[in-house]
Amino acid sequence: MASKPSIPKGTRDFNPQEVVKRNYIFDVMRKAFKRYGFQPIETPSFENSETLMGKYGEEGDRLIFKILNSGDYLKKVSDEELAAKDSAAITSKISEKALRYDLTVPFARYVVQHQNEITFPFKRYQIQPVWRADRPQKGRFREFYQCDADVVGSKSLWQEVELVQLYDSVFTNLRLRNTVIKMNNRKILSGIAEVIGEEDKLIDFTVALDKLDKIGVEKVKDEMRAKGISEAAIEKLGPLFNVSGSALEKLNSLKSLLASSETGMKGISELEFILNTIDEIQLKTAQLEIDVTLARGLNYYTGAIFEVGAPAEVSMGSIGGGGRYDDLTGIFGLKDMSGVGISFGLDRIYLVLEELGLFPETVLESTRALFVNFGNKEAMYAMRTINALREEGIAVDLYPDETKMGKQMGYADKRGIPFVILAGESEMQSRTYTLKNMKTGEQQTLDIDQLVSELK
RNA sequence: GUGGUUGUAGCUCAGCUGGUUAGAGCGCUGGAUUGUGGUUCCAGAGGUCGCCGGUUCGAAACCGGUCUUCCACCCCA
Repeated sequence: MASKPSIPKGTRDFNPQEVVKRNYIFDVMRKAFKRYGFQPIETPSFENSETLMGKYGEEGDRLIFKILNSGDYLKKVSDEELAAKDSAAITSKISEKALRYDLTVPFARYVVQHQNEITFPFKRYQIQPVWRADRPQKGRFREFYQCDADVVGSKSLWQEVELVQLYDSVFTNLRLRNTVIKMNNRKILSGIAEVIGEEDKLIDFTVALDKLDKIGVEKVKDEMRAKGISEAAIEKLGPLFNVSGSALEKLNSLKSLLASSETGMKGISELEFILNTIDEIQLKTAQLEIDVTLARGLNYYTGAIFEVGAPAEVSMGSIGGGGRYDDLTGIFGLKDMSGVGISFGLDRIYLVLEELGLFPETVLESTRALFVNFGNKEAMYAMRTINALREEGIAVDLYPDETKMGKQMGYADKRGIPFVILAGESEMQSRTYTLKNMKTGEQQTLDIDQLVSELK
Protein backbone atom coordinates (compact mmCIF):
# COMPACT_ATOMS: atom_id res chain seq x y z
CA MET A 1 0.00 0.00 0.00
CA ALA A 2 1.27 3.45 -0.86
CA SER A 3 1.84 5.65 2.18
CA LYS A 4 -0.10 8.85 2.50
CA PRO A 5 1.17 11.41 0.00
CA SER A 6 2.84 14.49 1.40
CA ILE A 7 4.63 17.65 0.35
CA PRO A 8 8.16 18.75 1.27
CA LYS A 9 8.82 20.52 4.53
CA GLY A 10 8.16 24.24 4.39
CA THR A 11 5.91 24.08 1.33
CA ARG A 12 2.14 24.43 1.25
CA ASP A 13 -0.94 23.62 -0.77
CA PHE A 14 -3.41 26.45 -1.15
CA ASN A 15 -7.14 25.79 -1.19
CA PRO A 16 -9.55 27.95 -3.23
CA GLN A 17 -10.24 30.37 -0.37
CA GLU A 18 -6.54 30.84 0.25
CA VAL A 19 -5.72 31.37 -3.41
CA VAL A 20 -8.49 33.94 -3.72
CA LYS A 21 -7.17 35.83 -0.72
CA ARG A 22 -3.61 35.66 -1.99
CA ASN A 23 -4.76 36.94 -5.37
CA TYR A 24 -6.43 39.85 -3.65
CA ILE A 25 -3.06 40.88 -2.18
CA PHE A 26 -1.33 40.35 -5.53
CA ASP A 27 -3.93 42.54 -7.23
CA VAL A 28 -3.50 45.38 -4.76
CA MET A 29 0.25 45.26 -5.24
CA ARG A 30 0.20 44.93 -8.98
CA LYS A 31 -2.10 47.92 -9.27
CA ALA A 32 0.12 50.00 -7.00
CA PHE A 33 3.28 49.02 -8.87
CA LYS A 34 1.62 49.97 -12.13
CA ARG A 35 0.37 53.27 -10.75
CA TYR A 36 3.90 54.13 -9.68
CA GLY A 37 5.22 53.49 -13.16
CA PHE A 38 6.89 50.11 -12.72
CA GLN A 39 6.95 47.54 -15.51
CA PRO A 40 6.70 43.80 -14.95
CA ILE A 41 9.39 41.28 -15.77
CA GLU A 42 9.85 37.62 -14.93
CA THR A 43 12.98 35.53 -14.66
CA PRO A 44 13.50 31.75 -14.57
CA SER A 45 12.88 29.88 -11.35
CA PHE A 46 16.42 28.59 -11.50
CA GLU A 47 19.67 30.27 -12.48
CA ASN A 48 23.21 29.16 -13.13
CA SER A 49 24.79 28.51 -9.74
CA GLU A 50 27.55 31.05 -10.35
CA THR A 51 24.92 33.78 -10.74
CA LEU A 52 23.65 33.13 -7.24
CA MET A 53 26.52 31.71 -5.22
CA GLY A 54 28.53 34.17 -3.18
CA LYS A 55 25.97 36.95 -3.51
CA TYR A 56 24.28 36.48 -0.15
CA GLY A 57 27.21 35.76 2.12
CA GLU A 58 28.24 32.45 3.54
CA GLU A 59 24.90 31.94 5.24
CA GLY A 60 23.12 32.61 1.97
CA ASP A 61 25.10 29.99 0.07
CA ARG A 62 24.02 27.39 2.58
CA LEU A 63 20.37 28.33 2.08
CA ILE A 64 20.41 28.12 -1.70
CA PHE A 65 18.68 25.03 -3.11
CA LYS A 66 21.08 23.37 -5.51
CA ILE A 67 19.82 21.38 -8.45
CA LEU A 68 21.55 18.10 -9.16
CA ASN A 69 22.97 17.81 -12.67
CA SER A 70 21.16 15.55 -15.06
CA GLY A 71 22.66 12.32 -16.26
CA ASP A 72 25.76 10.80 -14.74
CA TYR A 73 26.36 13.59 -12.29
CA LEU A 74 29.24 11.90 -10.47
CA LYS A 75 31.29 11.68 -13.63
CA LYS A 76 33.36 14.80 -12.91
CA VAL A 77 34.10 13.89 -9.31
CA SER A 78 37.36 12.10 -8.66
CA ASP A 79 37.66 9.15 -6.29
CA GLU A 80 39.84 11.22 -3.98
CA GLU A 81 37.27 14.00 -3.72
CA LEU A 82 34.54 11.50 -3.07
CA ALA A 83 36.56 9.75 -0.41
CA ALA A 84 37.34 13.08 1.28
CA LYS A 85 33.61 13.75 1.62
CA ASP A 86 34.23 17.45 1.06
CA SER A 87 30.67 18.49 0.23
CA ALA A 88 31.57 22.07 -0.61
CA ALA A 89 34.14 21.02 -3.17
CA ILE A 90 31.91 18.39 -4.72
CA THR A 91 28.80 20.58 -4.89
CA SER A 92 30.13 22.76 -7.70
CA LYS A 93 30.87 19.64 -9.74
CA ILE A 94 27.57 17.87 -9.38
CA SER A 95 25.33 20.93 -9.42
CA GLU A 96 25.45 23.74 -11.96
CA LYS A 97 22.00 25.24 -11.39
CA ALA A 98 20.20 26.55 -8.33
CA LEU A 99 16.73 27.79 -7.42
CA ARG A 100 16.21 31.51 -7.22
CA TYR A 101 16.93 32.77 -3.70
CA ASP A 102 15.53 36.28 -4.12
CA LEU A 103 14.46 38.56 -6.95
CA THR A 104 17.15 41.19 -6.69
CA VAL A 105 20.17 39.26 -7.88
CA PRO A 106 18.34 37.73 -10.86
CA PHE A 107 17.17 41.26 -11.66
CA ALA A 108 20.73 42.55 -11.59
CA ARG A 109 21.69 39.73 -13.93
CA TYR A 110 18.75 40.64 -16.17
CA VAL A 111 19.77 44.30 -16.32
CA VAL A 112 23.34 43.47 -17.29
CA GLN A 113 22.28 40.92 -19.85
CA HIS A 114 19.67 43.17 -21.45
CA GLN A 115 21.39 46.52 -20.90
CA ASN A 116 21.21 47.46 -24.57
CA GLU A 117 17.46 46.94 -24.79
CA ILE A 118 16.61 48.71 -21.56
CA THR A 119 15.76 52.39 -21.38
CA PHE A 120 17.14 53.82 -18.15
CA PRO A 121 16.11 54.65 -15.53
CA PHE A 122 14.36 51.30 -15.54
CA LYS A 123 11.58 50.71 -13.06
CA ARG A 124 10.54 47.11 -12.85
CA TYR A 125 8.38 45.05 -10.62
CA GLN A 126 8.49 41.30 -10.23
CA ILE A 127 6.16 38.96 -8.37
CA GLN A 128 7.50 35.42 -8.23
CA PRO A 129 8.26 32.67 -5.75
CA VAL A 130 11.71 32.24 -4.25
CA TRP A 131 13.20 29.25 -2.41
CA ARG A 132 15.37 28.97 0.65
CA ALA A 133 16.62 25.80 2.31
CA ASP A 134 15.84 27.30 5.69
CA ARG A 135 14.32 25.56 8.67
CA PRO A 136 10.63 26.49 8.64
CA GLN A 137 8.96 28.50 11.40
CA LYS A 138 5.86 30.62 11.68
CA GLY A 139 5.92 33.00 8.73
CA ARG A 140 9.03 31.35 7.39
CA PHE A 141 8.76 28.95 4.51
CA ARG A 142 11.05 27.24 2.07
CA GLU A 143 8.95 28.41 -0.84
CA PHE A 144 7.42 31.87 -0.67
CA TYR A 145 6.58 34.85 -2.83
CA GLN A 146 8.41 38.11 -3.01
CA CYS A 147 6.98 41.18 -4.67
CA ASP A 148 9.79 43.52 -5.63
CA ALA A 149 9.90 47.02 -7.07
CA ASP A 150 13.31 48.34 -8.06
CA VAL A 151 14.68 51.28 -10.01
CA VAL A 152 18.06 51.11 -11.71
CA GLY A 153 19.93 53.85 -13.46
CA SER A 154 19.16 56.77 -11.21
CA LYS A 155 20.94 58.02 -8.15
CA SER A 156 18.20 60.45 -7.31
CA LEU A 157 16.92 60.30 -3.76
CA TRP A 158 13.46 60.95 -5.16
CA GLN A 159 13.38 57.24 -5.85
CA GLU A 160 13.69 56.52 -2.15
CA VAL A 161 10.93 59.01 -1.49
CA GLU A 162 8.71 57.30 -4.01
CA LEU A 163 9.41 53.85 -2.61
CA VAL A 164 8.40 54.97 0.86
CA GLN A 165 5.17 56.25 -0.63
CA LEU A 166 4.69 53.00 -2.50
CA TYR A 167 4.95 51.07 0.77
CA ASP A 168 2.46 53.42 2.35
CA SER A 169 0.11 53.15 -0.58
CA VAL A 170 0.08 49.35 -0.70
CA PHE A 171 -0.44 48.91 3.03
CA THR A 172 -3.13 51.57 3.08
CA ASN A 173 -4.98 49.86 0.25
CA LEU A 174 -4.73 46.55 2.10
CA ARG A 175 -6.33 48.34 5.07
CA LEU A 176 -3.25 47.47 7.09
CA ARG A 177 -2.77 50.49 9.32
CA ASN A 178 0.12 51.50 11.53
CA THR A 179 2.86 49.74 9.68
CA VAL A 180 6.28 51.07 10.60
CA ILE A 181 8.76 51.78 7.85
CA LYS A 182 12.18 51.81 9.45
CA MET A 183 14.99 53.53 7.64
CA ASN A 184 18.71 53.71 8.01
CA ASN A 185 21.63 54.39 5.74
CA ARG A 186 24.59 52.22 5.13
CA LYS A 187 26.85 55.27 4.97
CA ILE A 188 25.90 56.10 8.53
CA LEU A 189 26.91 52.64 9.64
CA SER A 190 30.17 52.91 7.72
CA GLY A 191 30.72 56.33 9.26
CA ILE A 192 30.27 54.95 12.75
CA ALA A 193 32.71 52.14 12.07
CA GLU A 194 35.14 54.72 10.72
CA VAL A 195 34.79 57.02 13.71
CA ILE A 196 35.42 54.21 16.17
CA GLY A 197 38.33 52.92 14.10
CA GLU A 198 36.88 49.52 13.23
CA GLU A 199 36.24 49.92 9.51
CA ASP A 200 37.37 46.42 8.68
CA LYS A 201 34.84 44.92 11.09
CA LEU A 202 31.87 46.72 9.58
CA ILE A 203 29.81 43.58 8.98
CA ASP A 204 30.41 42.07 12.43
CA PHE A 205 29.73 45.44 13.96
CA THR A 206 26.43 46.00 12.15
CA VAL A 207 25.19 42.46 12.72
CA ALA A 208 25.73 42.90 16.46
CA LEU A 209 24.19 46.36 16.46
CA ASP A 210 21.13 45.08 14.66
CA LYS A 211 20.25 42.93 17.66
CA LEU A 212 20.00 45.87 20.03
CA ASP A 213 16.24 45.92 20.53
CA LYS A 214 16.20 42.16 20.89
CA ILE A 215 19.02 41.38 23.30
CA GLY A 216 19.88 44.74 24.89
CA VAL A 217 22.93 46.96 25.11
CA GLU A 218 25.11 44.73 27.25
CA LYS A 219 24.73 41.64 25.11
CA VAL A 220 25.38 43.67 21.99
CA LYS A 221 28.61 44.88 23.55
CA ASP A 222 29.48 41.29 24.49
CA GLU A 223 28.98 40.17 20.94
CA MET A 224 31.14 43.02 19.65
CA ARG A 225 33.90 42.06 22.06
CA ALA A 226 33.59 38.45 20.95
CA LYS A 227 34.09 39.61 17.37
CA GLY A 228 37.27 41.41 18.33
CA ILE A 229 36.05 44.97 18.42
CA SER A 230 38.17 46.95 20.84
CA GLU A 231 36.99 48.22 24.19
CA ALA A 232 37.92 51.77 23.20
CA ALA A 233 35.73 51.49 20.12
CA ILE A 234 32.78 50.19 22.11
CA GLU A 235 33.29 53.06 24.53
CA LYS A 236 32.93 55.54 21.69
CA LEU A 237 29.60 53.95 20.73
CA GLY A 238 28.05 55.12 23.99
CA PRO A 239 26.04 57.98 22.49
CA LEU A 240 24.71 55.68 19.76
CA PHE A 241 22.85 53.50 22.23
CA ASN A 242 21.11 56.54 23.61
CA VAL A 243 19.92 58.10 20.38
CA SER A 244 16.27 58.89 20.92
CA GLY A 245 13.50 61.34 20.23
CA SER A 246 11.90 62.26 16.92
CA ALA A 247 13.52 61.31 13.67
CA LEU A 248 15.03 64.75 13.24
CA GLU A 249 16.34 64.78 16.81
CA LYS A 250 17.96 61.43 16.18
CA LEU A 251 19.66 62.85 13.12
CA ASN A 252 21.00 65.76 15.11
CA SER A 253 22.61 63.59 17.75
CA LEU A 254 24.10 61.46 15.01
CA LYS A 255 25.57 64.56 13.41
CA SER A 256 27.72 65.30 16.41
CA LEU A 257 28.82 61.68 16.63
CA LEU A 258 29.76 61.52 12.97
CA ALA A 259 31.12 65.02 12.46
CA SER A 260 34.57 63.71 11.56
CA SER A 261 33.38 61.21 8.99
CA GLU A 262 32.66 62.45 5.52
CA THR A 263 30.86 59.25 4.59
CA GLY A 264 28.77 59.35 7.75
CA MET A 265 27.72 62.93 7.13
CA LYS A 266 26.77 62.06 3.56
CA GLY A 267 24.50 59.33 4.91
CA ILE A 268 22.90 61.77 7.30
CA SER A 269 22.18 64.32 4.62
CA GLU A 270 20.62 61.62 2.42
CA LEU A 271 18.40 60.48 5.24
CA GLU A 272 17.55 64.03 6.07
CA PHE A 273 16.39 64.76 2.55
CA ILE A 274 14.12 61.74 2.45
CA LEU A 275 12.72 62.47 5.86
CA ASN A 276 12.05 66.14 5.18
CA THR A 277 10.48 65.41 1.84
CA ILE A 278 8.16 62.75 3.24
CA ASP A 279 7.33 65.09 6.07
CA GLU A 280 6.24 67.63 3.50
CA ILE A 281 4.26 65.18 1.38
CA GLN A 282 2.78 63.18 4.30
CA LEU A 283 2.03 59.47 4.38
CA LYS A 284 -1.47 58.06 4.61
CA THR A 285 -1.20 55.35 7.26
CA ALA A 286 2.39 54.22 7.63
CA GLN A 287 4.90 55.71 10.03
CA LEU A 288 8.41 56.49 8.91
CA GLU A 289 11.07 56.05 11.55
CA ILE A 290 14.81 56.20 11.78
CA ASP A 291 16.49 53.21 13.28
CA VAL A 292 20.26 53.50 13.42
CA THR A 293 20.52 49.90 14.53
CA LEU A 294 18.83 48.68 11.37
CA ALA A 295 21.55 46.81 9.56
CA ARG A 296 19.88 43.73 8.27
CA GLY A 297 19.88 42.94 4.73
CA LEU A 298 22.42 42.03 2.30
CA ASN A 299 25.96 43.15 2.19
CA TYR A 300 25.33 44.95 -1.05
CA TYR A 301 23.33 47.86 0.31
CA THR A 302 25.30 51.08 0.02
CA GLY A 303 22.81 53.82 0.85
CA ALA A 304 19.28 53.68 2.20
CA ILE A 305 18.14 50.60 4.08
CA PHE A 306 14.43 49.89 4.57
CA GLU A 307 12.57 47.46 6.70
CA VAL A 308 8.84 47.28 7.34
CA GLY A 309 7.48 45.89 10.56
CA ALA A 310 3.96 44.59 10.95
CA PRO A 311 1.65 46.48 13.33
CA ALA A 312 2.73 45.94 16.92
CA GLU A 313 -0.27 43.77 17.88
CA VAL A 314 0.84 40.87 15.70
CA SER A 315 4.06 39.03 16.30
CA MET A 316 5.62 38.69 12.91
CA GLY A 317 9.05 39.36 11.55
CA SER A 318 9.49 41.98 8.91
CA ILE A 319 6.95 42.05 6.09
CA GLY A 320 9.15 43.99 3.74
CA GLY A 321 12.65 45.24 3.22
CA GLY A 322 14.92 46.92 0.75
CA GLY A 323 17.59 49.47 0.10
CA ARG A 324 20.00 51.10 -2.31
CA TYR A 325 22.82 49.16 -3.89
CA ASP A 326 25.24 51.25 -5.91
CA ASP A 327 27.24 48.38 -7.23
CA LEU A 328 25.01 45.39 -7.62
CA THR A 329 25.33 45.07 -11.37
CA GLY A 330 29.07 45.56 -10.94
CA ILE A 331 29.29 41.93 -9.93
CA PHE A 332 28.05 41.05 -13.40
CA GLY A 333 30.31 43.56 -15.14
CA LEU A 334 28.18 46.69 -15.46
CA LYS A 335 29.68 49.56 -13.50
CA ASP A 336 28.06 52.74 -12.28
CA MET A 337 24.51 51.52 -12.31
CA SER A 338 22.86 52.50 -9.09
CA GLY A 339 19.70 50.72 -8.01
CA VAL A 340 17.23 51.01 -5.20
CA GLY A 341 14.35 48.75 -4.44
CA ILE A 342 11.90 47.34 -1.96
CA SER A 343 10.36 43.97 -1.43
CA PHE A 344 7.03 42.85 0.00
CA GLY A 345 6.72 39.47 1.71
CA LEU A 346 3.42 38.19 0.37
CA ASP A 347 3.13 35.19 2.66
CA ARG A 348 3.78 37.17 5.81
CA ILE A 349 1.43 39.95 4.77
CA TYR A 350 -1.20 37.24 4.27
CA LEU A 351 -0.69 35.95 7.81
CA VAL A 352 -0.95 39.45 9.22
CA LEU A 353 -4.13 40.27 7.28
CA GLU A 354 -5.61 36.95 8.37
CA GLU A 355 -4.74 37.51 12.00
CA LEU A 356 -6.24 41.00 11.98
CA GLY A 357 -9.30 39.94 9.97
CA LEU A 358 -8.62 42.48 7.24
CA PHE A 359 -9.61 40.52 4.14
CA PRO A 360 -12.73 42.09 2.61
CA GLU A 361 -15.71 39.75 2.80
CA THR A 362 -16.36 40.09 -0.90
CA VAL A 363 -13.07 38.47 -1.95
CA LEU A 364 -14.42 35.06 -1.01
CA GLU A 365 -17.43 35.28 -3.33
CA SER A 366 -16.78 33.21 -6.39
CA THR A 367 -20.15 32.31 -7.90
CA ARG A 368 -22.93 34.89 -7.69
CA ALA A 369 -25.91 32.61 -8.22
CA LEU A 370 -26.73 28.93 -8.59
CA PHE A 371 -29.57 27.53 -10.71
CA VAL A 372 -31.36 24.59 -9.17
CA ASN A 373 -31.52 21.59 -11.50
CA PHE A 374 -35.07 20.28 -11.85
CA GLY A 375 -34.40 17.98 -14.82
CA ASN A 376 -33.29 18.28 -18.40
CA LYS A 377 -36.18 20.38 -19.69
CA GLU A 378 -35.79 22.93 -16.92
CA ALA A 379 -32.01 22.78 -17.16
CA MET A 380 -32.25 23.79 -20.81
CA TYR A 381 -34.31 26.83 -19.84
CA ALA A 382 -31.76 27.60 -17.13
CA MET A 383 -28.80 27.14 -19.43
CA ARG A 384 -30.06 29.72 -21.93
CA THR A 385 -30.40 32.20 -19.09
CA ILE A 386 -27.03 31.23 -17.69
CA ASN A 387 -25.40 32.00 -21.01
CA ALA A 388 -27.09 35.40 -21.08
CA LEU A 389 -26.00 36.17 -17.53
CA ARG A 390 -22.44 35.05 -18.21
CA GLU A 391 -22.39 37.36 -21.24
CA GLU A 392 -23.21 40.13 -18.79
CA GLY A 393 -20.15 39.16 -16.79
CA ILE A 394 -22.06 37.58 -13.93
CA ALA A 395 -20.65 34.35 -12.51
CA VAL A 396 -23.49 31.84 -12.44
CA ASP A 397 -23.72 28.09 -12.44
CA LEU A 398 -26.17 25.26 -12.89
CA TYR A 399 -26.19 22.47 -10.33
CA PRO A 400 -25.13 19.57 -12.55
CA ASP A 401 -27.33 16.81 -11.19
CA GLU A 402 -31.04 16.52 -10.72
CA THR A 403 -31.15 15.79 -7.02
CA LYS A 404 -33.21 16.80 -4.07
CA MET A 405 -33.51 20.48 -3.61
CA GLY A 406 -32.28 20.35 -0.07
CA LYS A 407 -28.97 19.02 -1.31
CA GLN A 408 -28.70 21.67 -3.99
CA MET A 409 -29.50 24.45 -1.53
CA GLY A 410 -27.00 23.01 0.92
CA TYR A 411 -24.36 23.08 -1.79
CA ALA A 412 -25.01 26.76 -2.48
CA ASP A 413 -24.95 27.47 1.22
CA LYS A 414 -21.65 25.74 1.82
CA ARG A 415 -20.00 27.35 -1.16
CA GLY A 416 -21.12 30.75 0.06
CA ILE A 417 -23.11 31.45 -3.10
CA PRO A 418 -25.33 34.41 -2.19
CA PHE A 419 -28.26 33.67 -4.56
CA VAL A 420 -30.14 30.60 -5.72
CA ILE A 421 -32.39 30.73 -8.74
CA LEU A 422 -35.39 28.44 -9.08
CA ALA A 423 -36.66 27.92 -12.59
CA GLY A 424 -39.13 25.05 -12.72
CA GLU A 425 -42.24 24.36 -14.68
CA SER A 426 -44.30 27.30 -13.42
CA GLU A 427 -41.47 29.78 -13.96
CA MET A 428 -40.91 28.42 -17.46
CA GLN A 429 -44.52 29.03 -18.33
CA SER A 430 -44.45 32.64 -17.16
CA ARG A 431 -40.92 33.21 -18.44
CA THR A 432 -39.76 34.23 -14.99
CA TYR A 433 -37.29 33.19 -12.33
CA THR A 434 -37.56 32.85 -8.58
CA LEU A 435 -34.54 34.51 -7.02
CA LYS A 436 -33.74 33.50 -3.48
CA ASN A 437 -31.40 35.53 -1.31
CA MET A 438 -29.56 32.97 0.80
CA LYS A 439 -28.67 35.41 3.51
CA THR A 440 -32.13 36.83 4.19
CA GLY A 441 -34.19 33.93 2.85
CA GLU A 442 -36.25 36.39 0.81
CA GLN A 443 -37.61 35.30 -2.56
CA GLN A 444 -38.91 37.29 -5.48
CA THR A 445 -40.21 36.49 -8.93
CA LEU A 446 -38.39 38.33 -11.70
CA ASP A 447 -38.15 38.47 -15.46
CA ILE A 448 -34.80 38.26 -17.21
CA ASP A 449 -34.04 42.00 -17.19
CA GLN A 450 -34.87 42.33 -13.52
CA LEU A 451 -32.74 39.27 -12.81
CA VAL A 452 -29.74 40.81 -14.54
CA SER A 453 -29.99 44.10 -12.70
CA GLU A 454 -30.57 42.32 -9.41
CA LEU A 455 -27.44 40.19 -9.80
CA LYS A 456 -25.14 42.82 -11.26
C1' G B 1 23.31 24.17 10.49
C1' U B 2 22.49 23.91 16.55
C1' G B 3 18.98 23.05 20.73
C1' G B 4 13.98 21.99 22.01
C1' U B 5 8.78 20.70 20.80
C1' U B 6 4.61 18.26 18.33
C1' G B 7 2.07 14.11 15.64
C1' U B 8 -4.62 9.91 17.94
C1' A B 9 -11.31 10.17 12.86
C1' G B 10 -11.82 15.32 7.53
C1' C B 11 -10.96 19.37 11.80
C1' U B 12 -10.03 20.62 17.21
C1' C B 13 -8.61 17.58 20.92
C1' A B 14 -9.45 13.60 25.36
C1' G B 15 -7.19 8.88 26.38
C1' C B 16 -4.77 8.79 34.29
C1' U B 17 1.76 5.57 36.45
C1' G B 18 1.53 0.26 29.64
C1' G B 19 -4.03 -3.90 30.58
C1' U B 20 -10.25 -6.39 26.72
C1' U B 21 -13.59 -4.36 20.87
C1' A B 22 -9.42 3.72 21.05
C1' G B 23 -13.40 8.24 22.67
C1' A B 24 -15.87 13.43 22.46
C1' G B 25 -17.38 17.87 19.94
C1' C B 26 -17.65 19.79 15.18
C1' G B 27 -17.84 18.07 10.13
C1' C B 28 -19.50 14.09 6.66
C1' U B 29 -23.52 10.47 4.65
C1' G B 30 -28.69 8.94 4.94
C1' G B 31 -33.59 9.81 7.00
C1' A B 32 -37.62 12.94 9.51
C1' U B 33 -38.74 16.97 5.01
C1' U B 34 -40.55 14.28 -3.24
C1' G B 35 -40.04 23.12 -4.85
C1' U B 36 -36.40 25.40 -0.27
C1' G B 37 -30.19 25.59 2.80
C1' G B 38 -28.46 27.55 7.70
C1' U B 39 -31.97 25.29 13.44
C1' U B 40 -33.72 20.61 15.68
C1' C B 41 -34.29 15.18 16.08
C1' C B 42 -32.90 10.01 14.60
C1' A B 43 -29.50 6.61 12.36
C1' G B 44 -24.76 5.60 10.11
C1' A B 45 -19.87 5.67 7.96
C1' G B 46 -14.97 6.87 9.16
C1' G B 47 -8.69 5.48 12.81
C1' U B 48 -2.79 -0.35 10.53
C1' C B 49 -2.95 6.05 17.21
C1' G B 50 3.00 9.89 11.63
C1' C B 51 6.41 5.87 9.83
C1' C B 52 10.26 1.91 10.98
C1' G B 53 12.45 -0.91 14.66
C1' G B 54 13.09 -2.31 19.96
C1' U B 55 11.52 -3.44 25.32
C1' U B 56 7.18 -6.35 27.28
C1' C B 57 2.79 -11.82 28.34
C1' G B 58 0.64 -7.18 26.50
C1' A B 59 2.45 -0.51 23.56
C1' A B 60 -1.50 4.99 21.27
C1' A B 61 1.31 5.21 25.97
C1' C B 62 8.17 3.28 27.42
C1' C B 63 13.12 3.41 24.37
C1' G B 64 15.89 4.38 19.56
C1' G B 65 15.74 6.10 14.62
C1' U B 66 13.18 8.79 10.83
C1' C B 67 9.65 12.22 8.77
C1' U B 68 6.46 16.29 10.03
C1' U B 69 4.77 20.70 13.07
C1' C B 70 5.83 24.68 15.98
C1' C B 71 9.58 27.47 18.99
C1' A B 72 14.51 29.59 20.16
C1' C B 73 19.38 30.51 17.92
C1' C B 74 21.62 31.60 13.06
C1' C B 75 19.62 34.21 9.29
C1' C B 76 15.58 36.37 6.96
C1' A B 77 10.28 38.08 3.68
